[in-house]
Amino acid sequence: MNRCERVAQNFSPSKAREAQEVLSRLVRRESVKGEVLYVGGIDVSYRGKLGIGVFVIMKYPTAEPLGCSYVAKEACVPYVPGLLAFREMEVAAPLVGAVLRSHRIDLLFVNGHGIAHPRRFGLATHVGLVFKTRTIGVARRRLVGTEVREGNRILLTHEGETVGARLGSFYVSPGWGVTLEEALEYTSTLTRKGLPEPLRLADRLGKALGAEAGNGGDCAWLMREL
DNA sequence: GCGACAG
DNA sequence: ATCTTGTCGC
Repeated sequence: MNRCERVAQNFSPSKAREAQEVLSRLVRRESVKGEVLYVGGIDVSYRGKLGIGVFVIMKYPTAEPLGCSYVAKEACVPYVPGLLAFREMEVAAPLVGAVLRSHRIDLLFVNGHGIAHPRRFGLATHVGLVFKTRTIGVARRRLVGTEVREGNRILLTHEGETVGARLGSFYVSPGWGVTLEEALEYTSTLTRKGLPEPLRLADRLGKALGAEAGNGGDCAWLMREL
């Protein structure tokens, strides 16, 4: 049995859920103040067992692309609904940590739910708490909750709590340090077509990089071609 | 037991 | 998410 198989064997969904319940009490729901000039977008795509994490940096609110870096490594933790963060963090955490240490990022868009999660601790919230950075969760599909129309918007309600909202073809939920209102404002401002720009670009770059098979590094060169 | 189920 | 051929529609 190789290292990756051992990691998979060791992964305990029940313990991971317990961890989420403990950590979710530490999440900052109130808004963190501070001007937003630089935003990031993080996305992980897969090619077989290889996970490709991409981090893009953009100017806010123009969505001008400023930088890109990526990592590629075997994804060992299996995907379990509600535990996506444990799978993606294995690939993306080192990348996010490295970029946040060397660049100013005021707000980070994450491909996955924030508090719109069974234990209010989706991927975006997990990333925000670990790195103490404002995050917004954006997901194409719903994990929990029911849609409730309220005026001109569609809210996502779960167990009596408003945990997010639908914006066009995707769902938005607060990750860490932002309110739902702020999340919707920042997200709609950066949305041109489909997903918000930081995630749309990270998504396309990940797929393009998948055909390259590099180990990681700077991808600004490729970014300039898309 | 059955259906739902981010990426 | 990814695998994966042909096929339906604008």
